Amino acid sequence: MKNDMSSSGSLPPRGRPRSQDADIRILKAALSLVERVGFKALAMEAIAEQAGVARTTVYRRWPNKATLVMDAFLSDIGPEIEFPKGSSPMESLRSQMSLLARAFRGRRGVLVRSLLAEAQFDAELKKAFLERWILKRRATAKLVVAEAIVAKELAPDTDGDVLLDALYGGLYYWLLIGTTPPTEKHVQALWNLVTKSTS
Amino acid sequence: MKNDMSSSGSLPPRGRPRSQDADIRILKAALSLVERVGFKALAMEAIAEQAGVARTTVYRRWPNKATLVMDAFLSDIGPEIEFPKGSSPMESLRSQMSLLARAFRGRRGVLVRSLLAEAQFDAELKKAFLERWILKRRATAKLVVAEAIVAKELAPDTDGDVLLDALYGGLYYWLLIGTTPPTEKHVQALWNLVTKSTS
Amino acid sequence: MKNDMSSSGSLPPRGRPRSQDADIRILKAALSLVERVGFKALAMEAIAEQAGVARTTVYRRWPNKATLVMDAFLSDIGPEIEFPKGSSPMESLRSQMSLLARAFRGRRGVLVRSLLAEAQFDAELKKAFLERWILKRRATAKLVVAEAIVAKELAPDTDGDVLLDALYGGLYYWLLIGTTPPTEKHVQALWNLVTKSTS
Amino acid sequence: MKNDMSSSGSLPPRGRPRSQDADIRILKAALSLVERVGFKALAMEAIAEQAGVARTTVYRRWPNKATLVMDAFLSDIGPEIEFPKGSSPMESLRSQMSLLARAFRGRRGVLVRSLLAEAQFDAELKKAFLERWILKRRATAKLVVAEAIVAKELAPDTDGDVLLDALYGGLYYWLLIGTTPPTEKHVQALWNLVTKSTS
DNA sequence: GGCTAAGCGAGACGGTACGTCTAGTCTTGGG
DNA sequence: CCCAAGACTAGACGTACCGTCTCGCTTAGCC
Repeated sequence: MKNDMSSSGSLPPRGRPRSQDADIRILKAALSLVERVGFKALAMEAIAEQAGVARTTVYRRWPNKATLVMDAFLSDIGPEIEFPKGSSPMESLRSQMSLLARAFRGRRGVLVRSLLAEAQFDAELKKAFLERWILKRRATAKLVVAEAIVAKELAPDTDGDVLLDALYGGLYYWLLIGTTPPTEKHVQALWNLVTKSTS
Repeated sequence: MKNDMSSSGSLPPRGRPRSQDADIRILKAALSLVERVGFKALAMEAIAEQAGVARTTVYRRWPNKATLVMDAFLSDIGPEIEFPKGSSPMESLRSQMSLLARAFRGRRGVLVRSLLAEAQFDAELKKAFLERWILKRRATAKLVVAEAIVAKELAPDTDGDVLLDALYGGLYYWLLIGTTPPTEKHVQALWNLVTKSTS
Repeated sequence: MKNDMSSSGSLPPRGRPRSQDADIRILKAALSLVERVGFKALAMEAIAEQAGVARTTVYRRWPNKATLVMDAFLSDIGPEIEFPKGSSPMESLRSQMSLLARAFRGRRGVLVRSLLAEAQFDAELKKAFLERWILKRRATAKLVVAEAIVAKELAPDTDGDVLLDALYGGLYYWLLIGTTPPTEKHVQALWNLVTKSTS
Repeated sequence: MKNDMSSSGSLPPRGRPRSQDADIRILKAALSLVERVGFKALAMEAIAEQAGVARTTVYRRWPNKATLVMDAFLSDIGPEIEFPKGSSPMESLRSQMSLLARAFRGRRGVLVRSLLAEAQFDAELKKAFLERWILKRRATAKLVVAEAIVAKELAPDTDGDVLLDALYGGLYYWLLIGTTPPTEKHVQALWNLVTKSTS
């Protein structure tokens, strides 16, 4: 998460305002570089240079590489992984998983893997990753599960969290450990196995 | 995997033999340090020093930090996560998951997380992690699943890989993302959900 | 020398006038800081802060650290090093050297040393130091020397510049190189040696 | 003064020995750069680059810019400022002053000025400058003065230190403050003035 | 009272050098 | 051929100042 010195909701901004343009250019540079050279080889220097910005400007806004890439990732990934308004709750859930898997297959896969990996070494980043990425989606997912129960698509005693752990856990497991990205077929098989019982 | 320059099984060793003691001391040092300061802050220099060994001696045996820690990890984790000869195949599977979760709760959790994380940035390590850790266990697990099918504990069309992805995927997911290590209760809930259908 | 944008003596001042108070506060801050931390570690930022003034306000008035400290020094050192109206020209000269040495022993020593040192790296400062400090005093000194010649205290062919170089050169030499500040005794010995011949 | 870890006079050297060649290349680079760009603009980075050496190698041997340049200076200045075996002690002294003035007129002038200036901000450098440059020469100079007294060229009560302060002080004064380097004529005049009396 | 101009506090900005750190390699002497 | 020691190249790191700039606001003289 970006440095944001503004003490909540009050006093007018003082001093020269930060260039919004720089923000965008830095995020773009970070994104393109992390995709090209990977997270490890990504140097702050290189980001600054590509963004046409002084190194200090980057450090003024983000305390480290990880949070910068995190922001870049979130600013990049858009509504393509939203829960589609499907015919039924379960259908919506299933197709969101497919969308996520598709995103993982693309350049976003590298980003998620990098961030999740880096988060293992950085408590703050882990928190950010959890709250800003995982939990945000899970909140919606649990609503969908609740709807599914109401619609009798799921057994009334279904534990949403556990169900989602099995489904998404399997997906992330593949992302991190598999030799190939998760295909649509994988998602299908996983979905079938896990939901067979709960219907 | 350790460097082993000896061309397979032929000519007798020349020159001074490598100190076996050094190996042990290096692995121990690596282990204790990675637990103390974490993988990122772990410096080869520090390992060598704590092992009372020159840096070159470490590099002569392991090409880099990751494979060294990998070896240290594997040398440390013993039969405590073997599949127990239980009353039934499914029972054996279930209790192995519990053992694994327990290991994750201890200091081994940090190691697995570190290695899996680092593997995202290092193709060779990823391969090593997959082959020497994940697949080794999965091979056995799939045999157990096959036995379970024979014993009619599982439906005959059960796909072992998918089943194990759901089970272990859920577990690793928790390890990496959860704010607390996976408890026995989690394992139970996950097991129940996933196996309810397949019986 | 301070920035003074006002084109000589004409058009009335426009806009908000500069705070005179700020000037004083800045000079004071510079003085106290340079004595505390030395010239090298003296940051414009710190001066501004201690003066309770924005950094731009400092830069609006002085182009750089050196000239600011130069002004601070000159504003600080007062009539205590003026040529005393003594009983005779030579006596006046001698006692002024003593006064200067005494000033060098105090906090002014650090300032002169810093400025003279910095001047070696900065042509403009060197010029300023020469004109505003050295030559100002030397002009008077040469008049005194002339009087001394008239009074037959000095040989008629005495070269004032060379005489003063020997006297003040010896003093500055001590200031810069000596391990202790120049004592009254030093000044005496130097004076005696140099003037013995010229009488 | 260079870093020299060797504990006095014992144990054989361990580890890879430092490249003597690097020493030479670094000193040469420092010298040529300081003459080209001046002390202030002289960057360690640039020295390392020009010497074809890693930056760490420079820092391993010299703790900072000043001591490095000090060593470069001393390694550069050779016997050209030795006291010449002249016809008489006073003659020897006089001509050494001329030699020194000549050196000051050349590229060495910049170096001495830079070092003496920097020494005002750095106690260690000041000590080094004093001991390794000033005092070394003064020791010899005082011997010469003593000889001169024996030879009745100087009054028997002459204080060598004060005499040398007046002579060399005047010279350094010119070097630091003058707008032109000290000419032979200056040296002559100074010499005549100071020594007229003491004969 | 509104207009113009400059001062002012605050802080962003481009830039540059710093000195440190770690990785992984190389070069000694000695076993 | 191993080992300890430590020099070496390479390169990123995060920090510290510098001197400039860009805001919104204030303080003056002038029409």
